[in-house]
Amino acid sequence: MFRALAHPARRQMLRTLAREPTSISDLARPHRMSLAAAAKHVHVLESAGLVRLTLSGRTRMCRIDAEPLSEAYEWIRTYERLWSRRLDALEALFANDDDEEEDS
Amino acid sequence: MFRALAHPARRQMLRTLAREPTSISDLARPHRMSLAAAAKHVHVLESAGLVRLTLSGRTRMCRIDAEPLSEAYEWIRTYERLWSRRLDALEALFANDDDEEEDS
DNA sequence: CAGAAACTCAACCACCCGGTTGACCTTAAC
DNA sequence: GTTAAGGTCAACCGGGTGGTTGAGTTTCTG
Repeated sequence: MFRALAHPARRQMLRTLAREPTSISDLARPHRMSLAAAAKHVHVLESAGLVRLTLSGRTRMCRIDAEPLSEAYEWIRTYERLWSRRLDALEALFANDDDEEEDS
Repeated sequence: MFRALAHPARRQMLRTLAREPTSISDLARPHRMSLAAAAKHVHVLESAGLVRLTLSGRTRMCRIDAEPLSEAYEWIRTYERLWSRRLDALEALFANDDDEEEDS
């Protein structure tokens, strides 16, 4: 999950996809890389569950599925309290478990 | 930033540090890795600005500085609407704006 | 039908990442 | 004053990542 977000190109693709579904080649165009490279990025996003691919003719349509981000969102939100409301955070963090992840 | 969060060991260290400042060897202890390896993780967190190190005697005290997470937090938050809308019953009410699903 | 577009797939490559070990230094403890 | 603890540092290593190219397949377009 966090790994899928680590690469700037992937984040930019998600930004594009947040606006509208886009084909792989359209996602690739703004980046200075081969189509094959961009396709790899898309498939990384796909296997992170962030993007859903549907085949229509010769083009793969990508649409975002941001739901898996909620995990990361909640994780980070816990620590936001740490700096915005330092005291509240302490109780919250003791209750929090995030140790069952296999992602990297 | 996202990269620093990508490794589970690093996230667990942050969880520990959220409770209280901790030395590098205490951070290392729960993990099955050498001290040198754990120290590397700590320094990754440090150079991401998430951890501040202070030398006291022979031990390095690590304390969390969660503020840099706000960047990641804000980034993810922009996508919150995408998934929270899916989870809500509100989705039906907004069904007319930009996206319409062409049944895969 | 010919040719281009949109991909996939496999091979290859350079670099980074996460880990190790061993030598070393400084500080604490007895 | 030894010895142990806490770390650093450099060297090394295997596997993953991010990129390339080239060839092949399928589908669209003129």
